[in-house]
Amino acid sequence: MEQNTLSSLIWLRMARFVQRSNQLSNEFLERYDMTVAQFDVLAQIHIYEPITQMDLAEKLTVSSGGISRMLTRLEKECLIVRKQDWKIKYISLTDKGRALIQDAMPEQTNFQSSLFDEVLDETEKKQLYTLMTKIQKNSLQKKI
Amino acid sequence: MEQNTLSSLIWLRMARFVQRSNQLSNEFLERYDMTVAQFDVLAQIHIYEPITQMDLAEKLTVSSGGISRMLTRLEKECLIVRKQDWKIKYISLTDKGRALIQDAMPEQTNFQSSLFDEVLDETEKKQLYTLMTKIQKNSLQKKI
DNA sequence: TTTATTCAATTGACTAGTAAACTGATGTTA
DNA sequence: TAACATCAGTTTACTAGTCAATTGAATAAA
Repeated sequence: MEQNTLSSLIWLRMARFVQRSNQLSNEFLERYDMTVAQFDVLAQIHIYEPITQMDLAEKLTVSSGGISRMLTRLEKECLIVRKQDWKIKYISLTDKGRALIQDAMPEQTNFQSSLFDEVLDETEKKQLYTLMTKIQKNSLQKKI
Repeated sequence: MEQNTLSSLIWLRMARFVQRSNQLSNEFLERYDMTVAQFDVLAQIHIYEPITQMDLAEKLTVSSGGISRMLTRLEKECLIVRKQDWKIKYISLTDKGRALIQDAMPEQTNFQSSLFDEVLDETEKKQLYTLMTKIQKNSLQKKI
């Protein structure tokens, strides 16, 4: 018992950090009347629009059911539109959605960055980015 | 726009990695008829029992409402007990809960570790642990 | 031309979290 | 002793995700 390998300690710290940073982001984004999940979706659409629901789900590491629900919410608030072409729906931002994300993006990016900038120097951040790239890529191709 | 600072790229990779690793853990833990959230709670109780709900919530970075629900579920499945003393409830594992977590722990820890062990060497893991410790500590004391 | 197949998207039933309002024992004060 | 304050825990109403079953448009086959 007490299998406190270095790896499992890293896992725990990372899981708690992400959870905590999502709580903080949600609190921060209240001023834009948005959650961090909604911000994340709008930001991806902003980069890749027009994009299919399937592709969006994959970029967000979310199921097709999950993306469907989320887009229904965002559509109801007139932040995005779904245009059906053949049997695929293409997602784009509305003017309102584009204005919102362009407004929120710099501040939210700043906030996210502060979580790292406050405690890491430039070299450490490069190190961390390299390490994260390796483990994230590995996790995407891993199967049970 | 396109504020792709190094820090915000790290944030994105970390968020996606944690999400993906939770999906994989849930799939893995199906064999024990458990979710990764339940595993996490049982593992913390195993280390700290007897522990109050408040303390448990803090260790798991979860709200008091969240821990209340989760413990109700685990109690219904006879994995934990709550003993009221004064106005505080102390949580402990039942024999069934202890058996389950002791059974699942080595395999789950192994699985978690493989996410890092497969792509990082010992030095890189030490680096990553040091960096994660810094940023997690910072996130816990950060306020909006 | 009708039937079957495919596959993106949706829906139903679930877990897991949040904030905010409420409950209920235990102390404190008038 | 009766009213009030405190504070852990619970509950309500919500967001956000999962899997599995279903829907529906387009294409292929009989």
